[in-house]
Amino acid sequence: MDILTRWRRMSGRRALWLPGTDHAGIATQMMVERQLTSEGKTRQELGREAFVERVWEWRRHYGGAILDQMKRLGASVDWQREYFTMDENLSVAVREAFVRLHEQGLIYRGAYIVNWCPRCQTAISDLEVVHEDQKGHLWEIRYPVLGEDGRDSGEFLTVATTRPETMMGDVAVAIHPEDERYLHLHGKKLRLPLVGREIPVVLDEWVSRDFGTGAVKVTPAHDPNDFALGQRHDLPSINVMDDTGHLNAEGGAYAGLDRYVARKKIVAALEEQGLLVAVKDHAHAVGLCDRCKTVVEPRLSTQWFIKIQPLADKAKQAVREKHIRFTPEMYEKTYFEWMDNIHDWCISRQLWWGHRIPAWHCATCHKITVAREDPAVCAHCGSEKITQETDVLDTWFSSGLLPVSVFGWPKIMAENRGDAALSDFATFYPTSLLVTGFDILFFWVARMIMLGCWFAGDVPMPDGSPRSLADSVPFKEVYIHALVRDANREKMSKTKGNVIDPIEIVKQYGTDAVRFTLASMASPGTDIAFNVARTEGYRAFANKIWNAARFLFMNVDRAAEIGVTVDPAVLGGVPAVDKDAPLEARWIVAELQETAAKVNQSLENYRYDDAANTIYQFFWGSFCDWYLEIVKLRLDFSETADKAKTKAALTTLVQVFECALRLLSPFMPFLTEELWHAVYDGNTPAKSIALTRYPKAEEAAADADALGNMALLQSLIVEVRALRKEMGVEEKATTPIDIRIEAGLRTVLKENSALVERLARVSDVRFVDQMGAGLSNHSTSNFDVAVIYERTIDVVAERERLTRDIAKYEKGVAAAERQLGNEGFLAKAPAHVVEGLKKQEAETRLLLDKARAALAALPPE
RNA sequence: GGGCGGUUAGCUCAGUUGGUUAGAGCGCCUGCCUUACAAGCAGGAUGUCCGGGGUUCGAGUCCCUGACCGCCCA
Repeated sequence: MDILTRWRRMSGRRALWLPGTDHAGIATQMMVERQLTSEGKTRQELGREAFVERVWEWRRHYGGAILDQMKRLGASVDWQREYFTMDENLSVAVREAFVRLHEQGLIYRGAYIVNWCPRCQTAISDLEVVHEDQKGHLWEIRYPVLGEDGRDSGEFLTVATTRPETMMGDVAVAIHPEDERYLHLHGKKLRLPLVGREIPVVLDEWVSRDFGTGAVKVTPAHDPNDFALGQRHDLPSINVMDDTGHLNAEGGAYAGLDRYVARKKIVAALEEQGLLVAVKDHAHAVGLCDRCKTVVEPRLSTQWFIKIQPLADKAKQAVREKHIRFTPEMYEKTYFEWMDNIHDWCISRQLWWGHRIPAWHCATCHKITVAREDPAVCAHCGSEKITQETDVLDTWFSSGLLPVSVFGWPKIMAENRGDAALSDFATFYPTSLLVTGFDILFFWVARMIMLGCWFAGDVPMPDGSPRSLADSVPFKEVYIHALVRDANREKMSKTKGNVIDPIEIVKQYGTDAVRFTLASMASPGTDIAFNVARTEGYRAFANKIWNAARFLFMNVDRAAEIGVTVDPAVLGGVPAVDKDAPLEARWIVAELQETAAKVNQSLENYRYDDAANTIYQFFWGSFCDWYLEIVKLRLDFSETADKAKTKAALTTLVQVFECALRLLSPFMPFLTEELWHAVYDGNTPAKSIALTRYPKAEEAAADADALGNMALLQSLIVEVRALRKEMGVEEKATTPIDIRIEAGLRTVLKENSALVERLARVSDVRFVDQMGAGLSNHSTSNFDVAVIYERTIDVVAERERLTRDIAKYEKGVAAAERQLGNEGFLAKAPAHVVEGLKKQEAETRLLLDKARAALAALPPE
């Protein structure tokens, strides 16, 4: 995210980055409650007001932790726009949104089955329930069938259940309408064991005949499916549990017992009465509270809901019509999958920390008043006996509004155009990009899209025209980034103790190395297995750049001594050199151009890994390993030096380095900042490197000649180095080389022989027409080269190498021949592919011939 | 149960609309304290592209199928 922001900002865009944060209702309340528990207090003792004050205190203390981490990582966030979902202005937005949805008939209140966390003592949404496969049991229980006379007929219907403790709330037993086994029982009554209540046998398609016994007990107050079934058959609901997961008065003899204790006792009682037929092992998914991992109790309770379908339809349309694009694209499927199966959103939470629902209950007429301003009387009967709803809103309701609320909604609705708040909205909405993790795709992203499209649509465009859906979306693109895992790909968790504290790693390796690690591993669609070995490597990279800078500054100082300086005015752009400049200058400038082009392209496509690797390759591979070594030749500070040439070389060196620093800056802001200031010796053209222009490639600067000629020299140098190694030439010794090369390429070599001599430790480059017999030589398609050295060749090793090469070339030639002999290939493959292959085949054949000849020429052992 | 990914060098991963003999970093082996850098320099080795079948002149890439791993949803 920060890399993108810095890059866009440097590329001349007006860049605003707002980090997404919220007040984390359940989690925060849980932390503070935990604190209270350790003090031997409860929130109930404290009272709502004091408790909320306590949470604010906690928030002041710990709330900034993540933002502090971001600062430490060098995040270039707009800190002036820091917000908090519980702040006044954002709370106004939350309230406005609630009231509007209520006015539009999209918020309703009612008794439905919700996910209830007995520990948090609040309802939670479907999304806040995590499922875990657990080994449980399937209990088969006999329910006595009653005869016409209302007495036990002696027959039984055996039901299967995973939750015997809820049987106190059973109101029926359901069977499949085509299940021959039980059909004769339809219309009869059963006697609920332990309770004695008479319950009917009902038919319902939903019942699965294969599951358990095919007969299922119906407990509408404690199971969503049963609840739906109960509605279809007009059955009552009997809630048998209280807020804390203990059986209530409906539990009869088991009242007051925890649900699991009750389960044991009930099973024992059934067994005693001979009603327990079997206990089978059964693996099933158990719903846990996402926050505290307590088993969720599906429970009938009165809650506030959003009728989500109209919002979802709009949100789906926005993505379908490509007003919002996902990267990686795959997540679009996930998004639709969820949106297509969406359920109404339970937005009320029985918490104290959060936005209290703006609804007032009237004690007189029992109606509800929903209002923007706190009302004094009931809107329906005028009674003063009204009290505010105690529930608060789901945290995600307020964070889902962020894209509109941070830019001034709903205030902008009431004010005139041209006002500051409106211009914020006008300038930044829709935002260009949301960067986030897939784990909150539904929680947050989907809800921002739904709420954003819904509410922004009512805000006119700056020119007063109505806003289209394309302009209502909260962001145009969603980039789903990788999740950082530990080195073993395990998700980090405090319980596992494998959490990597970014600050610790930063302390050890430096912010820049950590940033670069994350960037280089961030290929879309894959999680990052964070491995410090990698970070270690990038610390070395930072160090490498540091040392290159030292070299550069050292030379700048030495140049100054003889009166050669670099004019700072030539810095700040993308360097260019004359056609008659030395080869390495033309080459490094061309390389830099290519690098800039590729980095920009990669960032455009969210390929941080490609971008990072490209810069790494340039800085280390091209700039340090080749260019710096060659430029040493040109930096002549002696009395006799051609000062103009020295100055030209020094200028290019500094120009390229300065430009490369800007290229690297979004990835390594700290190191580049410091070195950039040093390059200008304090007289920088801007306050920070972050405010300079990002290098952009210019096509005119492409220099194919320089690239080609340099590649030739590089391959020659590499071959000579390898030969020296094979022959055991001492590192420090210089040797002459014999080289056979076509006349056209000789010039390049002649002009740059100094370069070859230095980098390959060659004392003399000798051109020959025929390679000397008995000389160990290396061949490429362009030249043959031999190192002249008196030491005898290692015939065994040489034979081995040549044999290996021959095998490789033979394989290559055979493969090429096979292809070229194929008429279909020649007829159908594009010309450039055929040509390329022919050329390659010829080259390989040449190398093969050379290798065979060399092998034959080897003296016997 | 429904859906979505993945399987490429010892490790972590790239590999574009199918196109020439599959790449990078780290690690590994060998030799070097060469005046920017031993957190370095130079050289070197390394692949059943998960298995099977198909389409094609041509498959790591497309299709079918099997195995294994992971994730999401119920």
